[in-house]
Amino acid sequence: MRISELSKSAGVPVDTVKYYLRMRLLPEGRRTSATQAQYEQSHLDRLRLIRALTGAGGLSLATTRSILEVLDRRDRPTSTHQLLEQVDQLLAPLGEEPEDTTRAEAVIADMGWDLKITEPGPTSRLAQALAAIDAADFPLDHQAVLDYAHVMQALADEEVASVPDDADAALVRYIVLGTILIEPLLLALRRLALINASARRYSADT
Amino acid sequence: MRISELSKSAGVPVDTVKYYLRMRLLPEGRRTSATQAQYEQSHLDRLRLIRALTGAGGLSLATTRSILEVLDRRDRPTSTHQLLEQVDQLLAPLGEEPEDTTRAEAVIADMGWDLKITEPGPTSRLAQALAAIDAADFPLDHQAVLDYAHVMQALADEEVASVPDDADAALVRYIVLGTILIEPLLLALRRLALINASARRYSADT
DNA sequence: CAATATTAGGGAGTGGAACTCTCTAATTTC
DNA sequence: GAAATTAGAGAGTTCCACTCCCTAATATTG
Repeated sequence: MRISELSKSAGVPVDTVKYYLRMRLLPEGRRTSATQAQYEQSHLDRLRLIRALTGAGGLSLATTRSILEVLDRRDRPTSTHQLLEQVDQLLAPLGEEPEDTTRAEAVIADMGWDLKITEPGPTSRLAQALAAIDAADFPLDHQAVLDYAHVMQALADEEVASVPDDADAALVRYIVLGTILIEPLLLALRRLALINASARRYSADT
Repeated sequence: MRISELSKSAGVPVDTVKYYLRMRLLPEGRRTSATQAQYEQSHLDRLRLIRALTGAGGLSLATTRSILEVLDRRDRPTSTHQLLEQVDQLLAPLGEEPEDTTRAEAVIADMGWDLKITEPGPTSRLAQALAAIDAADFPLDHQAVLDYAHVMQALADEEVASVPDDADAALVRYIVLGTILIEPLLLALRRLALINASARRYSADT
């Protein structure tokens, strides 16, 4: 297909598509002449993926490109675990000051998590979340954090268990996108569940 | 305290504090002369809260201001439920096109959620998350979404149950901040839990 | 009291992100 | 043969969150 069709199918302006091409988010089309190129279904899929990651996923174009590169890599990572850590590092918001991670580490220790981690990203994200809760003077004790952690652990266990066994490109895709795109889903569901729960309590009150 | 102390205590540049004052995110200090004002502990608390919401919370300054206004309102909302919906609306990413919400509504119906909702925000957020998963061609069937929803429901039930009963300003604060600041915590924990779960599976594999 | 530092207030400038516009030369399509 | 489309690339735009800079007034320090 030509660029205008690609644009129309994905609902993305032609200029934006060209911009993505320039930014190397989209691979070039197959040139048919000096001013013409052909785009395939794969381009459309990629374009939709870019919009999903930058839209609901909330990623920047730069981060999106890194993620796409991971998806495109021909050499498979040695383990799911390694891949996850890598993705997490890419998604880490390159923190300013190396904040205090003692509380985050305490949570990890109390959960008995053996992360075999080399990168600071995941732990520092937790530290930042805890620091924000603290700075806002929101009352949340250690036990409450552990309660949340247990819920997430149960969820993660199921998610990892549900990952298919055949370690091919589809697996990498599954893990990377599952990490990123499930997040907005979880948050949206939590918001609705909160509203529902409070509606019930409200009705009970009246 | 003077502005420089406020700035130092919160770790925020003086110019930024002034900017927040101009943007009406921070209330003015008590003027002592034409070029001097006194700031209280309440200003420091507010400043820390702003940084928590814009930092880990990921809110824009505009959204942050709206949230602060909700916290400052003197008239209490008639219900927790109403407050949550209001907050959710503020946090909604003013969607472009009114996307297809049939799937989102199906999820809500299957969960038996009776939301008594007037604003589209919460539902449309879910619709967007589902649309992104779809656009990325990520395999996630209806049942899987419901599984996630059940987990979030259990979580939300506990959260709502843990909300103190006395409906005063502290309650509003608790609910609003709990909605926003727990989100990054949950995501951070999920990432760690995923890494841990996959590390265990990896060890088991080898 | 004199020198130095700080501040309120506000205009203007900055830097990054993600486009969006415009132009040219070369095709395609009608 | 006229009108439309395109690749490629520079430049301009919009928004955001600061950051810089300036003045006149005040506070602090030696």
